[in-house]
Amino acid sequence: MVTIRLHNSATRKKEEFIPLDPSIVRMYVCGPTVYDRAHIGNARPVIVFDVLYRLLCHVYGAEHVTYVRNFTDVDDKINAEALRRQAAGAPGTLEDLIRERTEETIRWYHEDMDALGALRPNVEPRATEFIGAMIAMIEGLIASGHAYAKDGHVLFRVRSYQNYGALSGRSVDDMIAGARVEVAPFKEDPMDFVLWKPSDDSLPGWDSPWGRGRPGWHIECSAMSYELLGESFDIHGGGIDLQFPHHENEIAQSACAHPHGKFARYWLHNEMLQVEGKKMSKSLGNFFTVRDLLDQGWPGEVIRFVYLQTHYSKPMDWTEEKAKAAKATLFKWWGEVRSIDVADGTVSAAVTEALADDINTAGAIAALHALAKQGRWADLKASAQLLGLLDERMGGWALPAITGVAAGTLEFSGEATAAVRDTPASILGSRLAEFRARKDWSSADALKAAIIDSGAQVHISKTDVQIIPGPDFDPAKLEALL
RNA sequence: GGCGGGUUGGCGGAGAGGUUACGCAGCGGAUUGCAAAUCCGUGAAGACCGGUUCGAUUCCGGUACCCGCCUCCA
Repeated sequence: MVTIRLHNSATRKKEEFIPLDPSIVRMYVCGPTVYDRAHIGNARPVIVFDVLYRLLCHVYGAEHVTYVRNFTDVDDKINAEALRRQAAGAPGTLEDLIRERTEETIRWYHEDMDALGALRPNVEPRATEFIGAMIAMIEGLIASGHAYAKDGHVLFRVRSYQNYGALSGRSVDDMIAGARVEVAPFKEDPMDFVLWKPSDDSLPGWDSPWGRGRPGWHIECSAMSYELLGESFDIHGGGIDLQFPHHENEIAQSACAHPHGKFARYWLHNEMLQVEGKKMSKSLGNFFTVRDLLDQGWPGEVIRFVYLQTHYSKPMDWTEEKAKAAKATLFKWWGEVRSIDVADGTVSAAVTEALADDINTAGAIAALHALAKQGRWADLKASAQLLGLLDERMGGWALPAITGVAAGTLEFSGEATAAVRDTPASILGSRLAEFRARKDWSSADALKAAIIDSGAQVHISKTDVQIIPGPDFDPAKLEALL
């Protein structure tokens, strides 16, 4: 069996991955707050942990892996959006509007992440479905002295958990010294964080022992991972920005609520994404959603490839230049593997080993290049699919450009069949061949340049002329030359 | 201010204490009327300053710069 090694944020070391129970490998990843379209930064953990999920399935068997990723559908940003819609005259109760908004956003999220080739997790729990579990956990924390109720709030007593700060390498005292936060009057200690907060009539709320209210942000992941994966599970993933305070608080809650459990054993954090070398932000005008990129014509597979070129532990820069290069590479590979049956190939050990070495996707891609260089197309296809690439379900973008020009072969010197003789490519190819035969070089060059301008490649050999669409082929431009 | 991460050739981007990463671009050659196609080959690196070592881009320390978190944020 392949040995998987993962960099564990909790120990700051690369460790051999040994599941608690190899018959059920369990992974939890923090999912989105569903208030708006996912931006391209949100896509990074999705893609990173999708590759890890695929690797785990490959190694342990898909039926032996449980991957949970939550939807946070209780949040003030969601409430704010619903209130905005209500104020704008949208019909229905606030609850209806919230439900509408979260349903819509989840649908978008699925569409967009599907387009990036991310497999759906086995379970996608919604926070609102686990309110009871959260309340039960909070009650337990109060009973054991790790939490206290005050003014309709329930707070976690950070000082009651000795290891607080271990994950993110902080000490409570240092944080207080450097804190820039105003301390709420209901807190015993400035670092205490909210488990439950009161809701007024204008906000969604649930009945609880502390009055009508709603959960704090961190408790949902502790409650849902416990309900779905148990008090000890294998991998917990998310963006590095969640390391503190979110994951730190999750650990504190879970460790105190289930003192016999280990909670998550391997913590993985992906680094952030930048755009053209700068932090993505609305004010810089470099803020994109995944949908924006898809609508701009970037195939999901190309976006995915760009992400996989950078190791998850390093900051990744989204640039158009990278996307262009990725598109060209994939297009080239598609041209070779399109008609190949993936069942004829085997996943290259070099690819598996790269992925098993802390999800080294860039290394895996290098191994794919090696397969391509050796012309091992079936192996390339099989190996690439472990990365979620060169899969027919994503490859549509590379196909229409070819089939849109000619349904069959694009070669036409010698004996073109009637079926291909009349395609734009064959007509133009024949014309070019004629110019060449006549040694009318200026006409030939002009035609060739025009064909190339349409995004096609012109292959001239001794025996024939071929016009082959390239990654940016525009059929309309080619047809305009007729 | 506190904590964490990064800095590799023209660009992107890995691994490994000592032997070619890889891709794109470039350059040279083959082929070609020509080449943007195809094939073959090839130069080029590791922020800066110290230390450890027979030997460091790879380990350790410091400096500079960049990024993130500490406040909703993947």
